[in-house]
Amino acid sequence: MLYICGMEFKEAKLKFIESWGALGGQWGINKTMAQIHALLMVTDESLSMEEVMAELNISRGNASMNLRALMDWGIVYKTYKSGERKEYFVAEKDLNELAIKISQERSKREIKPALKVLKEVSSLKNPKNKEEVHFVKQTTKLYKFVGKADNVIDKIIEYKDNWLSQLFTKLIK
Amino acid sequence: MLYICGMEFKEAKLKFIESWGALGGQWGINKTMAQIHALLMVTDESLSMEEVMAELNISRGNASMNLRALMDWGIVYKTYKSGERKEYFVAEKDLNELAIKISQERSKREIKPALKVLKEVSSLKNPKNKEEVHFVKQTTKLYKFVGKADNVIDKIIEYKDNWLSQLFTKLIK
DNA sequence: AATAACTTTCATTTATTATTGAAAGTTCAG
DNA sequence: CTGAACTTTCAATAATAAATGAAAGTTATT
Repeated sequence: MLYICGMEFKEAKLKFIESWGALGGQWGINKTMAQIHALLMVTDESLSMEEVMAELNISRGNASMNLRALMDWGIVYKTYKSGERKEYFVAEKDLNELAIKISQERSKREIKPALKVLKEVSSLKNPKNKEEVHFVKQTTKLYKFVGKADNVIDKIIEYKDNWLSQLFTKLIK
Repeated sequence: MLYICGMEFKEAKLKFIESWGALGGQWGINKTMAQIHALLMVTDESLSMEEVMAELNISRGNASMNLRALMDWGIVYKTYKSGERKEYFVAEKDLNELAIKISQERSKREIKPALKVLKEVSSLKNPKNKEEVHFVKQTTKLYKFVGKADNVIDKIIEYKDNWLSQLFTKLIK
């Protein structure tokens, strides 16, 4: 009985990690990175690199690089245990915070550069025929649309970063 | 002078197509698919497969498969010119419509299956220690969070699909 | 029913991206 | 300063995903 329960938990955990990894792949996030994140999300304790390697059957280099990437994204943190040299890792577990961090990073890395290009190409001067007029019109629309969407992200971040509203957020929780 | 202007347009168009393609890659959409879409977005006329192949320097098979994929996503349509056998393609150019279609497809293909997994794994019965309790707690939170986000998409679609609100949308435009 | 004008399929090839692991780098205790 | 404990880097390799193109499939016309 106990044995069966144990298996069920391990199965569930594995299933979650694998699905989350697959989902990551479909969203342009490296599979291992998503899996490490998934593992840390459902693990109460912080994990060492060794433990991550063992749980996911990955190499030291892979673990190191993807943990670094997750920290660059600001969704995984290092912790230390007193008297130990080893580094331990924990995931951001607040989902609102997680969503904001991810949006923020994607905005910075992908949307902002795309906006720059859209601005550039849409500012083509003196369109000289129907084809060029349509190009300018369409890229301008796109620039405005993407800009508006991105602005929403900025506004949310701004709101969150404001101490007063943070207090407010805490109060209404 | 005219020559230089022409170059500038071609450059801008190429730049747009390449950037859009790169962006697609980062969001888990095949580069060519994003490029074809970009090309059709900024082209006023509908294009034949031959024309798409020539503009993007891609093979017939590649063009065929990605045009099909874009049609499956509902963001590119076939049109016919009278007296011609050939198929021509146009992109959905309304950006609200485009955003909705993309959200809808991603929800159907990725979020809904992820929800199914989350529901399954979070329903682990009789968690027997701190570790298992945390797993259930965390996956349940995730299930609710993702579910809520997905629901927003559904609501928007529902709203759009309603003929009355469509009329309303048109009236306020 | 034969042909011409197209489009789709899919086994093979090519390009891209992720992973490994051993060597180099870092940090700290003694 | 040295060495042990640990992490990072990166050239080589493996795994995955995308692209090709020729053959098969489809459809309209005569």
